[in-house]
Amino acid sequence: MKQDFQQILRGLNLKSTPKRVVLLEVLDDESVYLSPEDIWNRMKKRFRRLGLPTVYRNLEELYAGGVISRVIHPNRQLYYYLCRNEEHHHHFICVSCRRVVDVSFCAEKELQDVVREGIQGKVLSHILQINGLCRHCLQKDGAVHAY
Amino acid sequence: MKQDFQQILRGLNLKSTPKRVVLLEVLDDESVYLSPEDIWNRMKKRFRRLGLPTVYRNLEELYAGGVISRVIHPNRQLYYYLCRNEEHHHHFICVSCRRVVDVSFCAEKELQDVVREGIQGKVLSHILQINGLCRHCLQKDGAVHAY
DNA sequence: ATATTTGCAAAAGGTTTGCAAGACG
DNA sequence: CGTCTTGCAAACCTTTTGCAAATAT
Repeated sequence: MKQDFQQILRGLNLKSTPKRVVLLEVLDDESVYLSPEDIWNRMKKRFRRLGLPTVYRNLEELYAGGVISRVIHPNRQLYYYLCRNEEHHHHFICVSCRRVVDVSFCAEKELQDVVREGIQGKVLSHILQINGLCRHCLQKDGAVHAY
Repeated sequence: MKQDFQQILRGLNLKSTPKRVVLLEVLDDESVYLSPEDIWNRMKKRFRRLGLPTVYRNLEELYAGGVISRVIHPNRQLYYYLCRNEEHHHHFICVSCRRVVDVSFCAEKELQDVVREGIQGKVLSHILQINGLCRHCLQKDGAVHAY
């Protein structure tokens, strides 16, 4: 496992430092999106000195390398998540517990058609995100902050 | 037209001030998403004194009232747009000129199915945004910054 | 040995807040 | 008139940057 992370890092031409490995371990331990500060707090339990900029820099590099994905919350914060799924997919996000579930459904073909025919433009990317309540949070009673 | 805006404002229990009306006029004049600062600059041509916080406060109120929509750009900035379309729809956004085109295609039913059957959760909302190049920008030659 | 990575402090940049003065109904 | 709105200045908060010291290969 730590082995895997080292290989991932080398594959991106990044040196395998303890901080980077632990960052990936922290993300691997969670199935919810984490903010950079969440990640920093979890990592600080394992390092006496750790700067928040280090977390940001590494998140950016891993994101650029396609190892992790991120979403922008309406509150303008970025949240990061470790991709376990190699294929193109989208996300269901529980607005209560922030749990993420990969969704393989994708309307890419239809979108291409709409844009080619109606707009006569070109699709570069698309965002599809489902916000809702997961099974677990549906069972707990109501109080969910508005989204 | 100005009449309309005054009615809209009253409908939201907001007083009809010149600043608010002009804010709506500015949005009505554009078919691209505008940043709060874009809006501020356009509005400043018509008022000697105008604070940026006023623009933010009014955008927030109009957004909360459902009169305008907004998107979060990958650069983390918020952009605002005047909804002319009452029905549920999504957006095609040209990443070069920021032009917005309403897209009526929606995979809502499929998403509901996926979530009900696979995740056993509940859909509260969904985001579908197509990023691409509009016909006009496709014709201009290449230099489009990466998205 | 050398290039990369990190910590720290400070800056940046967009957005929000507090409050007194002003405008709407 | 009382309440809502605005301007200004300052605060906020997340993210970025500069640079010297530390670390990986």
